[in-house]
Amino acid sequence: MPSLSPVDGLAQLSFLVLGTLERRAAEHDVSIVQTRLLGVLRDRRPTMQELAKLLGLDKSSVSGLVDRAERRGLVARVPSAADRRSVLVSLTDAGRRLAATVGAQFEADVTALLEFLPAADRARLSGLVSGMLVAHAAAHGVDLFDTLPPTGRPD
Amino acid sequence: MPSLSPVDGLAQLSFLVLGTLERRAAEHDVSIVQTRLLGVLRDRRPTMQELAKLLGLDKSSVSGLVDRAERRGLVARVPSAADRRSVLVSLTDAGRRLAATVGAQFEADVTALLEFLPAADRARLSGLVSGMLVAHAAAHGVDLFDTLPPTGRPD
DNA sequence: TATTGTTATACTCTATAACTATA
DNA sequence: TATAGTTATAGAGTATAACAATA
Repeated sequence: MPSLSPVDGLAQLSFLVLGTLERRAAEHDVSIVQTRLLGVLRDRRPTMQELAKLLGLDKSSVSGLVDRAERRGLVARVPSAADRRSVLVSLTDAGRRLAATVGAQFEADVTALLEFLPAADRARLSGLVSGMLVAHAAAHGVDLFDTLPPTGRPD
Repeated sequence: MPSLSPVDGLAQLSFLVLGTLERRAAEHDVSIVQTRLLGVLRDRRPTMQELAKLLGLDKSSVSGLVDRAERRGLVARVPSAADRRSVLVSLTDAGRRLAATVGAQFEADVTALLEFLPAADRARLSGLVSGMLVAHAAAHGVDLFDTLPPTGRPD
C-alpha cells in the first residue's frame, strides 16, 4: 500500500477540493470566481475598492466581475450615501440563494471526502489542519476569521 | 483560541496551497495551468488527446495551451510515427528546467507551511491526508499513482 | 465512417492605461 | 490634486462546432 509524500498529498488534496468546488459551481453555471464573489458578499456590503482588496484583484477586474454578476441578477450596485463616487455591492435574494446552494453542496462534498476516514481520524485531521492554518495566519498578521471564502464566515 | 470547521479548514488550506503555487508560477510568468501542463509532461510524452484526458480539458483547449507553451519554447510537438494523425507533446530542456524550478519552490513553500506543526503532528497530518486520498481514489477506480500534477510522480 | 487535431467563434477572467466624476 | 469607478484594449483560458487529414 503506497502513500503520498507530505507535499504531494497537500497538493493533490488542494486540487481535489477546489476541483469539487468548481464542478459544483459549474452545475449552476457560475465560475469559481463568481462563487467566491457571492461568498464574500454573504456577510458584507463592500465598495468596489474594498471588494478588489478582499478578492485580491484589480478594480477594473472587479468592475467586469460585478457587471457579469449583476447582469445575471446575483448582485446589485447601490450608490453610497456617504461618498457619491462610491458604489456598494450587495447580494440579491437570488444571489444569496445561489451562494447558499453551492455552499451547501460543496460542504456535503467535502464532508463525504472526510468520511473516507474513521470519525476519530477525521477529528484529528481537522484539528491539525486548523492548527496549522491558525499558526500560519498568525505568523502573517492575518485575521483568519474575517475573510473566509467561499463558504463565508463560521458564525 | 478559535478554530475552523473541518470543511472550512480544508477549503482554506486548498486556497492557500494553490494560491502559493500560482504565485510561484507567476514569478516565472507562467500560469497555474501552464505549470500543470509542464508537470504532467515530466514523465510522459502523450498525444494531444491523452493530454486532454490528463488535464480534464477539451482537445481544442489543449491545442491553444500547447500553442502558447510551444511559442515560449517550453514544449515541442513531435509527429507520431505510429499514427500520422497524431502528435506527441514533449518537454523541451527549458520546459524541464522551469518545471523543476517551480516544483522545487512550491515544495519549499508547502514544507514551510507544514513546519508550523511540530514534527510528530506533521507526520500524523501527512498520514491522514494520504490515507484519505488513497481511499477516495480507490473508491473512484482511479490510479492515484499515475496522475500527480503539479510536482510530478513520486518515483 | 470514425478518429486526431486545428481553426473559428464566443465568453469569462485578468491587468494596464486612460478616462470621468467627485472629494 | 487625489480617489472611486468605468471603459478600452490585450491576452490567457475554456468550450462548442465545423473542418482537414488520416485510419
